[in-house]
Parts: sequence; structure tokens; C-alpha cells
Amino acid sequence: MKGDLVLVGLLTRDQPPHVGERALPGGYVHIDKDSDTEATARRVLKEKTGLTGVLCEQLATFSGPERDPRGWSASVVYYAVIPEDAFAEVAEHAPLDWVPLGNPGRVAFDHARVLTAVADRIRARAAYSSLPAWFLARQFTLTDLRRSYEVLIGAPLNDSAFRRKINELDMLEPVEGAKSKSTARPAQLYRLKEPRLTLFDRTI
Amino acid sequence: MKGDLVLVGLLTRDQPPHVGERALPGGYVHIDKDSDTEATARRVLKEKTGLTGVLCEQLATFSGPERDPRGWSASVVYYAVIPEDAFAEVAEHAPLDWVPLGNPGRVAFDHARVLTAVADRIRARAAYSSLPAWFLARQFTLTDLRRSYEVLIGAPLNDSAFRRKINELDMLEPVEGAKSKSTARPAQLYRLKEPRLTLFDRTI
DNA sequence: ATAATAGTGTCTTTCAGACAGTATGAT
DNA sequence: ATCATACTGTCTGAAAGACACTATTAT
Repeated sequence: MKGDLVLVGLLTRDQPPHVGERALPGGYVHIDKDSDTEATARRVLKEKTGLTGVLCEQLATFSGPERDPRGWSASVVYYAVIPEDAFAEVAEHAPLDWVPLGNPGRVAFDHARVLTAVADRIRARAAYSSLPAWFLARQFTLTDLRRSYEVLIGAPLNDSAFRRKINELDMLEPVEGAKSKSTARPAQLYRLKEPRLTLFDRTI
Repeated sequence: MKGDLVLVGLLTRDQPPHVGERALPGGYVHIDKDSDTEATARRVLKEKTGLTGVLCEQLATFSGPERDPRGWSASVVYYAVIPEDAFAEVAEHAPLDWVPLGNPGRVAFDHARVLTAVADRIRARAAYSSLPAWFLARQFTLTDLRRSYEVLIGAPLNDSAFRRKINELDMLEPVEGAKSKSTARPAQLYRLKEPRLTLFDRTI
């Protein structure tokens, strides 16, 4: 996330097919070392970005004869969320191009369709889960969190109602004595109680 | 669906591995005839049950070295919904065992986990989509529909609020002049406006 | 008529949005 | 003190639940 945009990291391909075009990072399953496709996704994520321990979820499996010129293929697609404070490190680690998820430009294979599916999933999940918190550093203010929800959902939220609902959801805990640095009044810092994605019964 | 239970059709395996145990119906992708894995799912569904044109959605992909004794495998899992009025025909077509989705008993492979995921998905989707309508015949009464929501969500719904919300969602159209047969007052029949799964912004 | 289910109208309660007002820091 | 942002309290309006009431059929 950057400003009010969600960014996605794409690789410029140096191997055929589609040399020179942008594509999502990917890799093959190694059945000798991957305990499942999520392990593959996390292994490739670590290789290409250095990231570990982040939110990483299966999106869906895309398949068919036309999506890769080499022939019929199936890709099990995962998305991972890079916390704001890890972004610089990741950008340094990997030669990725960061493009807006909602407007990625030309991409190889069927990755335009995949990116649309990612964007839809993120927008939908943002409204009824703790997903937006995973885009932030491990400690964040309520204003940070509200902004993240607003960016991902794509609509403004009422501040006092937001605080009320976050309170009722009981998913955060204040970090005792920790306050944000600010040009104005410092804000209480919070962190997620559960180190996993929490789903709500109602939208935020 | 039967009474207040959601049923799932399992096959008793007559080929190794796990001969004699119950398992979800499945099949291999035929890359010469399947345009993607959904086509595979629909082909296998038709072969095993005779069903076509029903709601059929990808659930997720399950993978790993332990789920099948033959070695590392990946299964792209789809679920299909059998309309109430097609059930007898399907039951006749296929030698399936119909067991409660929430309490399926012993099953082969990792299918217990798969069934849990299906049950979770259905329960979650039921609350904010037209999914429950797909468990009914193409024409149904509002009471039928409410009951379907109640069974899938697992909680009772307020009748007048339900009618209000269904009305606002504008997803049904009345079938002119069609009324249910009943021991009491006949009810107006409705059908879905859109022949696809509709997602709502809020829960029903 | 009575029973049974369908469907409507309305009262009440609950929840979300608006927004004023207070708090706490930097300058 | 003023500015800027954090946070709280309260009013209002909208939506959901409760439930009484009417409607339409079978018996």
C-alpha cells in the first residue's frame, strides 16, 4: 500500500515465454521439499522478496490450455500482504516493479485476470475481516487502521462508528505506554490479538 | 438438502487406495477435452450424477505428500449444489451415499478436511448470497427460501424482516399466476432473476 | 366456521452516521 | 495561545426484530 493505492510487485520476465513482459512472481512445486502448495508459495515468496511470517492466503487455481503458450497448465495462486514497514526492505531485495493493483498495465499470461481476482478478493475481505491490519506495521493507531480499511474498501468510513465497531470486535489490544509520534496529539498504538486473519459476522 | 440437513454424496471406493471407504467423487483432468478445471468438475459431475447446469464453484486446492498413499498430489476441489427437485433423479443415477455434510462419518484421504472447508464456505456464503436459492427448485416460495437460508446459516430468521430484505435486494421475480399447492393458503412462486450466484453487501 | 400458512403494517429497539465538544501534544 | 490530530459523547435517522393483524385457501 502506498498513499491510497494498493501496489502489486511484478517481475519483468527474462526467460521465455513473454520475455520482457511483466508477470506475477511464481515457481514450480518441489514435491521433495514443499509440504503443500502454500509451502511452495511461501518458499518462492522468501526467495523473491525475503519475506517470511506474513499473511499469505490461497486465492484460487487458474487453469486451461491458452494461459501459457507452452500448453495446458494450472496455477495455484496465493497472495501475500507486505506490511508497510517491510516494504523498503523488500523493494531493495527484489527487482520488482510496483504497479497499482487496480490498474496494473499490460501483463503476461492470464495475469490480468488473476490480478482482477486478487483485487476483488481483497476488496471483499477488507470489509469483514482484519485483513487491512496486515498491511500495517505490527503496531498501529486506530487512524492508521481506519485509513487502511478505507483504501482497501475504496470508501470513507465514519470515524466514531469505526472506533465503536473495532472496540466491539475485540480484535486489538493496546500496547501499554506506546504512542505514535505525530505533529499533533500522539495516538495510542494497538496490535492484533490474534496472529491470523479474523473474519467478522458483519461488515466494518 | 433434506429436512434441516445438508447432505453430501460420497462414493464407496472399489479401486485402491482405500477400497471400501467413502470418498468424494473425483476424476483426473483431461487436457484434451477440459478447457479448465471447472470443465473437468462439470464433466465428472455429469458422468457421476447426470447433473448439468447447476451451481458449481471452485472451493480451493488441497495438496501435499500425505493426503494420498500414492504420493504427493494436488486436488482442485469444486462443490456443486443439487436442486431439491433434481435429487431423486440424481440418487437414482448414481450409487452415492448421502451423508450429513456436518457429520459425514469416516471418509478416505483428507476428505474430512475438505468437507469441513465446504461446510464453512457454504455457511459463510449463505449469509450474504443467493446460494440458498440454488438448493431449491427453480420456482419457490418465500417461505421455502427462508427455510433454506435458515438451514444453511444454521439460525432462525425473522420472517417479515426476511421478506423486506429479499424485496430490497431485488434478486427475485414473481412467476405470474403461479402459486404453490398447500394445505393452507397458497403462496406466490418466485424465481431468481439472474442465473448465477449473487453476492450481497450485507448479510440477510 | 376453523385450521393453517401467506403476507402486511406498525411499534420498538438497536445500530450506524453526523457532529459537536473535549483532550493532548507540537509549535 | 493556536494548530493539528486523537478521542468521546450524544443526537438523529435508518434498519432490524417483534408481533399483531389481515388474507386466502383446505377441510
